[in-house]
Amino acid sequence: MPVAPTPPLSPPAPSIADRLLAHYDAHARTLPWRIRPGSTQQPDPYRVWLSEIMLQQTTVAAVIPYFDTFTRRWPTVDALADAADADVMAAWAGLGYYARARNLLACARVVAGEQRGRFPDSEAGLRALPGVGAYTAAAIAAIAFGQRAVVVDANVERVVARLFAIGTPLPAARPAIRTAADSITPNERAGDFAQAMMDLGSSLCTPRNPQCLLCPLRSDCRAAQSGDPAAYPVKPAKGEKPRRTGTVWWLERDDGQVWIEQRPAKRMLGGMRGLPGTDWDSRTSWQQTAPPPLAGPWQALNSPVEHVFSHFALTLTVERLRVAQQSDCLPGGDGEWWPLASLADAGLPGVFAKVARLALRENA
DNA sequence: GACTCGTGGCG
DNA sequence: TCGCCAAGAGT
Repeated sequence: MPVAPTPPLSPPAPSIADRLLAHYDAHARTLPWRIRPGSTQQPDPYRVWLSEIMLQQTTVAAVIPYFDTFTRRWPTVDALADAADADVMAAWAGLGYYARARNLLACARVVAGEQRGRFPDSEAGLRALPGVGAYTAAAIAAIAFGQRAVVVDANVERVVARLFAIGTPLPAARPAIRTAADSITPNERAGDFAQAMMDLGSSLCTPRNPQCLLCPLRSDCRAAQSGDPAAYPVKPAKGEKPRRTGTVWWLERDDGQVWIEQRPAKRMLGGMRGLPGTDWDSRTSWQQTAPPPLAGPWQALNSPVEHVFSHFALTLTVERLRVAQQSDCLPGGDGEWWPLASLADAGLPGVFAKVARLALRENA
């Protein structure tokens, strides 16, 4: 029986991952925590972990100086585990979402203690650490340990929703998005693939005005073909931000020190230093909730402080009182006198730093 | 699932 | 100017 000549095999068409990785090899950003794509060098799990925690809901530009400071001051997870809580919290000040800093320390101490300084190399092991959720566990497993993991953050969510034109509104679309992301995740170079997806989402496949003409996945993208890629993913309508009000007490001593309080460990700005004040609420006034730390002729500053948090807007009235160093009265509460000259070292969260700037400006 | 939890940049 | 948004996790 004559055998028909085998037709020459055409090479398989490049997959989505192939095209994306080729684009990444040519265009990857240089970042302090990133190993050059294709390098034989192994990433340091400590630096990958630290960067991923800092990058949660936080832009690359905001993270870079903090990452540099942390890694210079605490080069290893053991060094970080040995640090004093107050030092780490103060170093985190300004970066926001302070529960991350508390969990960062708790995680470092688990790894340094129970794991002898080694991070778990499995997604499940990582997921059990404080502050490490589904996204971060997958990202570390892929980037630091080269394991195949389905890494889905807001960038990937957007890219995948567009590639597959998933029209279900978030968050109901998440299972379908995850399945679709799984279907295009390669077995090799999973870490580079994850970072390539996130780079694509932050540079070309942006929430508004995506640059489809420059996108390596344009020919695969059903949203681009639909003509309105920015319509994906479909987001739920947002409610209005409530407004809250409160009072802050700027208690200044005539030798140039201000009364700073230590906030309780949980809840908003927990574990950070702050200025004394009332609760922030729309219903109550400070007369009912909390007295000032000292009785005296408190005087309101001319302008209030406005600050917008993730889930409410705040208007703070700043009341000022100057007392003599020798004053018999001591403020109540868990706090300390802090020199105005080195107030920047106190590590105040943004809202209190704003109050301090106003109080010092109106001092002049 | 729905809330809570910061901050800075950008269109 | 101002709402939207960012490499989410914990409760």
